[in-house]
Amino acid sequence: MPRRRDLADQQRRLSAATWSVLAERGLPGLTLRAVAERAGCTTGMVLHTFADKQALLVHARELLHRRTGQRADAAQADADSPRAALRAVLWQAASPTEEKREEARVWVGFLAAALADPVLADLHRAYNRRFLDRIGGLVAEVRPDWPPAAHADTAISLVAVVEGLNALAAVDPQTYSEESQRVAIDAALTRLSRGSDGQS
Amino acid sequence: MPRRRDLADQQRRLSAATWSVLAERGLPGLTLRAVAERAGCTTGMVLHTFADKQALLVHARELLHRRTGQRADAAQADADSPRAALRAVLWQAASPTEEKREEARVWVGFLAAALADPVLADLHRAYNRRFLDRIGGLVAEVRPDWPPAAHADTAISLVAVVEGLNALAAVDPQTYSEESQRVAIDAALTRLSRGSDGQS
DNA sequence: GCGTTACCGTAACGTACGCTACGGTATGGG
DNA sequence: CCCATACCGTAGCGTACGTTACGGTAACGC
Repeated sequence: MPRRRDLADQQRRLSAATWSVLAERGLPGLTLRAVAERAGCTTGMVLHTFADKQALLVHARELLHRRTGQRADAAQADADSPRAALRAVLWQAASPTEEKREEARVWVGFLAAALADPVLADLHRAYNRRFLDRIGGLVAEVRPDWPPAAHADTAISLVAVVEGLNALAAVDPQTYSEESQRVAIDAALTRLSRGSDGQS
Repeated sequence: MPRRRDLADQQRRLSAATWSVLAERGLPGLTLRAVAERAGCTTGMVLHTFADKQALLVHARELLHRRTGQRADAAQADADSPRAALRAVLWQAASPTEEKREEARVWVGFLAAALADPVLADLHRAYNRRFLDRIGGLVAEVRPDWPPAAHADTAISLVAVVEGLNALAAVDPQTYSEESQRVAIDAALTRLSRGSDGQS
């Protein structure tokens, strides 16, 4: 048996390359040739690792989700109160640093791709709903006195703020600066601090 | 002098076609051939009306801004109080109906295109900052007691919520339903109702 | 060390893109 | 009524895409 390869490692390398190209050249610049060049191999190897371009995209999308999910797990675990956990998870999901802004550009790219690709759209919905559930669960921990519907509504508000900041900061990091994002997230969280019933 | 044409009308038609294709097939499906087919003409006519594809995109982008701007003007004018005006402007900028959701898909498409095209990026920033200024001005009318920095910060929060809802509803209109968007926007506005100093 | 075989680089295929050049066509002025 | 000309449809250019087929190559069992 000759020449065995580490398939998982190749997939990881190529996903990283996909990511890098997507962040740098945008969706139209994401070609198999560009990915191969970035990964230091040829298109032949790319298509021996993934069946076609869509499979590569799907894998890269999953990688993005895993990465943000793990960061969220870590932020959540490090916090010493539900309120701090919620704040930390939202904060790490926003895009203050350049690295996160790159992730935000990739996210926007996949969002746009999902508009025309049913498979990517399904993935996006699934991952985003999981994020919603995570936030909703944390809201429930912070305000167990609220009804479940209020938890869900608040989660939607918070996720909308965070993803809105991400999308806007991806194109205009100057206006949507780190400080602005912090203020916006904190403002969205103040609603949880008061004696509200969570319904408006 | 033979055969005069209505240039402005052609530009309008082609921008509408661009828009329609972008909403339906996404950014990768936006080709000159597709636009020409949708407009009922040929690529020759398209490139006699616009110098190149980018000029077409820029015109379509301007159209999107004008359209949303006019709707915002109307919403603002119809309201009988600053608070109602702010609410109406935010609400019309969100995407509850199918027509608005199409606009949201187009907006996401242009956002993604802006990531790779400096000209479209400049347009996006300019238009978004104008929207920010509009919202900031309305916030100032609602809470003249707040410092200007609080007006700007609040505007960023509100715009982030609205555009976040737009982006998310473009792919998952079921989760980010009309009702959910209404609740989220109202929740973001409650901050303006209380005796806050606007700083957190 | 050698044959076998999985692996992947090379090259090219077909397609579709943005764009251009040219010739037919319709329409205004005389 | 007809000529002149602005207009635009047709056809095709060059390029780059995704994908494929094949042959060379390197590594493991024996």
